[in-house]
Parts: sequence; structure tokens; C-alpha cells
Amino acid sequence: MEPIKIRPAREQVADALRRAIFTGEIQRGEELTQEAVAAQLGVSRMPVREAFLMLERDGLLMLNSHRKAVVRGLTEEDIVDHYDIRALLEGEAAARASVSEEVADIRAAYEDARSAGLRGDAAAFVEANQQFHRAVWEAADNPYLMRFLDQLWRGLPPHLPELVPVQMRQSLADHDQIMSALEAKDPEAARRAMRHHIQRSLQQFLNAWRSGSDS
Amino acid sequence: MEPIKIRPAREQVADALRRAIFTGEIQRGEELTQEAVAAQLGVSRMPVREAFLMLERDGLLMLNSHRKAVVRGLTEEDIVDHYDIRALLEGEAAARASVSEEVADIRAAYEDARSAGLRGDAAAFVEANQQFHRAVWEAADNPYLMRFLDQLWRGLPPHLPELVPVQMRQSLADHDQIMSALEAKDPEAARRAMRHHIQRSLQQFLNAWRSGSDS
DNA sequence: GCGAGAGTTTGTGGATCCAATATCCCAGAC
DNA sequence: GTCTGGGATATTGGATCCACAAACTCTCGC
Repeated sequence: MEPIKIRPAREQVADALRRAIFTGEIQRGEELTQEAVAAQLGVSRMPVREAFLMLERDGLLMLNSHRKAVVRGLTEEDIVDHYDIRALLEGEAAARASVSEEVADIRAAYEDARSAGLRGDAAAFVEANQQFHRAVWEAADNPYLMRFLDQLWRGLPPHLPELVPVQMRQSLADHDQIMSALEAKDPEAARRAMRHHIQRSLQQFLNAWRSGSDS
Repeated sequence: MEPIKIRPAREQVADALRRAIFTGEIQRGEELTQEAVAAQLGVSRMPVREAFLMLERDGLLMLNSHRKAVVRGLTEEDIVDHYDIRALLEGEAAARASVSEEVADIRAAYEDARSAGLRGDAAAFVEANQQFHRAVWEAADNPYLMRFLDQLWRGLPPHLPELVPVQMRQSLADHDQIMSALEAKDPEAARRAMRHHIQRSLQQFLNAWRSGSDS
């Protein structure tokens, strides 16, 4: 038996809200009261308050003293800005990872994503893909980099469900590029490959977003 | 009259704790209880709880369910990592700012810092210096970039008091370089100048740190 | 003397309660 | 008719209360 991590209520509330925002169940501009959310989720206001503070940090809510919380949601511009910074940071992470001792760990995650992709298991792929990226940051071994990337990933839906199948093929091809740059211990090639991967994902995301969000 | 921003108790508590950590009044590894901090600051536990969550995000505290909060403080390695990422992000900000419309705003902040430096007003310089950097991020106009840089600046003491006088001369010279790259609208020169500025600051900071923290 | 286990203490996480402030609505004056 | 002011209402911020989890200690068995 390994020690399990216990998740406080505030995090579960935050997760629930994030999901609701990402799926569009809660719309941009909508106003939330602690009371209403608490009632709907069946908890007291306390964990909701704390969750609101977390979501504010992640840029999903706007809070003002004694005012209701306003859902910031995401504009197309936000998404572009998000991916821009992600490309910068993950590119740096890849460059650092390429000269680290932990390339083997990355390869393991790479293989997982690859096999999930080849057998067409979308859910497993989404999970493994995240592990692959995370393995890169871990190898880069800079707590600030890791913290910011974590925040970024929490700030956008990991994958729009409708585009996962399309994305898998392309992502796997990109991963090949990244992986070989890493194993060649070539920092700049790794940075380029990662940046390219992310910028390409942005295009896919935007296409899906544009067709999905004309509601 | 412009709308003034009201600061909730949690933020003031967080500020007080940050200061205490930066000055060394609270040492690395020390354990804090909500109760004790609340009593000392004369508030209830509630704002302290929320402040703890903020400081955890800034990397200054480690929280575990049902455990006391542990002060993470800063190792020398943390500081290097911190400046590394700051150089990356501020470099990017400078590159973007150089092609923005707001270079004039940056120059205003630059002049403020310069005049404070020339008349040797350390306090004013620290403030104006921060304004200068902030003006650059604002011009870069990417909310994520801004958010992360804000977090970084909150995570380290803005300036070790003893080195401000030394730092002023050098910083002003660096600022000249940055400013002219910005006004030449040369993104890569601006990035280089900013990176150089920050990496040089790191060296000064480390020297002061090493001599200051052998307690 | 030392380790295991129960009981005690301490401290957090979550619920509820109270205070303070912002918004809303309506009445009255000009 | 519109604007101003006051009171009612809604909602958050802060304080207190309670339950549960972790640490600590003391005792008992060996």
C-alpha cells in the first residue's frame, strides 16, 4: 500500500468548476455566488471561497471585494496568448531536458502515449500525452518552470474531445521529432521541435474552438 | 478621482508574512500555525488560512493536509532557477514590447528610475525600477506573461537593501541598453539586453546573499 | 530498557454565524 | 419626468464553532 494523496474539498470544487467552464456549462460573463455553487455541489461556502481564489489565480474568474465572481472564460486572444507562453516555456523545458539525465523517463512516457495512440484509445492518449509533457518538465528540473506550466495546463481544457482523434496522429509524429532531438542531446533542436509541436496544436485547437463556440 | 483598490485582509497578511520571510525574521524550515500567526497579527485564523494558500502558490510555504505549514524559504539553487526563468520571460516581454505602441510609456518609467538613481534616492529607485520592468510587461500585452512575472517578483525580496547603492549604477547602465534597443524596435537586441540585465543582477544578488546568509 | 498501542493534545479542514458593504428599488422633491 | 436619498436585500469577508486527522505521550508488556 502506497500513501495516497488526499485531495481537500477546495480542490475538488475547483476541478468541478473548471470542468463546467471548459464544457461551456458555465458561460463567459456569467456571475457566480458562493452560496449557489455551494448548494449545487452539496458543500458549505467555505471550500467554494477557497476554490474561487484558486480559479482567480488561474485566470478563470474575476473577483472583487463584496461583488459576485465573474467568469472570465476564454477569448480567442487568450488562447493564442496562452499557447505562445506555453511554447516559450515548454521549449525551454525541452532544451534543458535534452541535457539532463532523465531522458529515459521521457522515453517511457513517450512509448505509453505512442501505444495508446496506435490502438486508438483516446482517453489513455490524453492521459499519456500529459505524462509525456510532464516528464519533460521534470527533467528540466526547475521548480518555477514546472509551476508555471502546471498553471497553464490547468487554465485550458486539456483537449477538446472532438479533436482528439485527429490530434493523435499529428501529435505522435511531433513527439517523434521531439524525442529524437532529446536523445541526440541537442538543446536547440529540442526547443524547436517542442515549439513547433505546440504551435501546431494551437492551430488545431483554434479551428475546433471556432466551430465549437459559435453558440 | 480614480477607483481605489481595496485590499482584503488576506493580502495584507500575506504581505506581512512575505516580508517576515524575506527579512529572515521567519527562518527556512520553521513551522507556522494559523493560530499563532493570527494571534500575532491580531486577526482571526480565516484570513491567515487564505494567505497561507497564496504563499504556497508563490512557493514560499509548503502545506500538507492537517499538518503545520513549513516555510520553504529559498536555497541558493532556487534563486538561480528563479532568475533563469525571469530572464526567459522578461526577455520575451522586452522583445514583444519593442514592437508595441507603448514604448513611450516605458521611457517615462525609465526616466523616473534614472532621476531617482542620479539623485541617489534608493527607496524611490527601487520603486521606479519595478515600474520600469512592469511597463515592459504591460507593453508586451500578454496576460499570462504578466501574471507569471508578477508571481516571480513576489517570490523574491525585490532588492536586498545593502546592495541597492551598488546596483543602481549598474542597473541604470543596463536600462540604457534596453531602452535604446526598444526604441530601435529591435526585438532580439531588446531580448538580449534584458536577459543580460537580469543575469547580471543575479550575480550581484548571489554575492550579497552568500555574505548575508551565513547565519 | 525498548517497542507497541491507547488516550490525549494540537491543529487543520469544513460548517455556521455575524458584520460590513454593495446593489436594488421605491418614494419624494424639484 | 428625472434625479436623489434612504431603506431593504443580497452577498461577501471575517469570526467562531465543531469534527476529524495527525502528533505526542504515557503506560504496559516483554
